[in-house]
Amino acid sequence: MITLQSRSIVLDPRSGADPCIHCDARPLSVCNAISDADLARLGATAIVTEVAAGSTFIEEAEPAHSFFNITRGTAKLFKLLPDGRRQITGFAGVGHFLGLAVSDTYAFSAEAIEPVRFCRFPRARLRKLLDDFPAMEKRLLEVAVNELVAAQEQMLLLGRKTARERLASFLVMQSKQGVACQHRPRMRFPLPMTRSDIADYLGLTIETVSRTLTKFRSEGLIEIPGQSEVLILNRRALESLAGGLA
Amino acid sequence: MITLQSRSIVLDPRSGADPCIHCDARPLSVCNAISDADLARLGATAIVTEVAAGSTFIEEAEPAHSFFNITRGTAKLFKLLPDGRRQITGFAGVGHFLGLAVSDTYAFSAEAIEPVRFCRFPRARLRKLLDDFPAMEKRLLEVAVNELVAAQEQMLLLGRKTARERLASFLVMQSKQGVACQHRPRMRFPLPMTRSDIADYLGLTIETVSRTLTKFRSEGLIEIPGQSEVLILNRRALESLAGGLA
DNA sequence: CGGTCACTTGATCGTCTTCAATACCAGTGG
DNA sequence: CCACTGGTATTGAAGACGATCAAGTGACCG
Repeated sequence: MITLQSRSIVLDPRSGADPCIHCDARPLSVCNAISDADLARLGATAIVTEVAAGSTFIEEAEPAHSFFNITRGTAKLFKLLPDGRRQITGFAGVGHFLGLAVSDTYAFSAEAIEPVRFCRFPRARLRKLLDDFPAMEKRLLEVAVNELVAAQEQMLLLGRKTARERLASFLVMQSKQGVACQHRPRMRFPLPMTRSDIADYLGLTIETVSRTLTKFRSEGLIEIPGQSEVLILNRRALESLAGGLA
Repeated sequence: MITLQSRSIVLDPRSGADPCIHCDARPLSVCNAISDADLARLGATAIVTEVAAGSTFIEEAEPAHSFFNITRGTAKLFKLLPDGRRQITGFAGVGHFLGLAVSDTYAFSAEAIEPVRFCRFPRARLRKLLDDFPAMEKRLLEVAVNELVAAQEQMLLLGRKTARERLASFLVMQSKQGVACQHRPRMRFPLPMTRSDIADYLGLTIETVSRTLTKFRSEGLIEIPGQSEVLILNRRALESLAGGLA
């Protein structure tokens, strides 16, 4: 059974058995803090939903009724100024947990950049779930701290790095995206976001992003087979640029 | 008894009764998650230390052996690039909890900008303490989420706001510093940090900070009685500037 | 006093932005 | 098959904001 709800599709969990036990995202997400035995309860709390690319499923300043756990696709998280200036604070991929809010409103908006599927947890019910599974709360703290560290790194980038350094940092970061720790970073990888998204993430303009990438190509640092794909040719150079050397 | 240890002074808890029960910082910190009865154990875990202004008591990339809870003074938290460029990621005042780290090393450095007193908790012992007091862990998650929200706001500032907007945001923020929620923000308040610190916090240079403050003064938005004191004359104008309007 | 340090102010410079034109690419329908 | 369209990316020229370089002021302190 499939239900249409505004522009999003809610997938009925009854269509399968416990939806969590075979979830692709579990090993990457907070849900792996819960044992197989207890997983059914988690599954009962989750509302699995799928939204199209371009759909905004979290709106800044709206009441924060739910938490989200992304199980497929990528979303961009951003804040806006009244005149439309936008800062993308991060990209949320598979396993990413969204919606941690202090006050009762979301601190940012989230928009799918590809088709996105997520588990939605009503706030109150997750609250109760966390009380019963302290391991999950511990995991959540870990996640929050991780994000905090990433945010500080991004502040360094936005406040003190040059355009070249920002792009280099971004490429190095993307090459490691979704790659398990022990694996080597990929040399060839997709960029699911547009130039405009990259610009708003790095605090630059589309033109500067485009020019800088072109420059990297002409310097033999990267290759750009398709507009949303990158091949790194000289990783060492990119990494030292990203780190602020030269 | 007072012990000298490198450039820091360790205050012996035995000098008083339980040091936590009368701690000025408690109502502002994570420690208020613990009941009076259990407070003694917290006190036994804490090592109260005092450091002078200018002393760096957390060094980025060093092994993260301890957590810190500031009970007096203010510290700046920052990251450096190899060539010395610096980004201050925040100022930590009374009640602020420091040292949450994912990996086993600190993600930033911390330097006292005034004499600072803090409680230091050895990592392993706090770990155990948290297992026994889940309320404190919950509180820690809250704190982390709060910081995350602040960090995202700062990314917006660093990535998309003009120098004027950054300074206005900074002044508005400082006017609310350490003021309880229901109280009105102060119109007159101190700036414990130097222009250089402000610059490194806002991603600007000292000169731009100085010029912009002078401009605000000439526009009748603020007054600067002493170099580390500010008086807000036109809060509305500052706030709308901070929000990106005009 | 001379010295240091933090801040202010002025003049010039450069990086990135802005404005504008062009190229590219996928999808659609004649 | 090809022209048309809308969105996205690239490239060029001019401009602005903030950085850099440099000099001057004021406070504090030995």
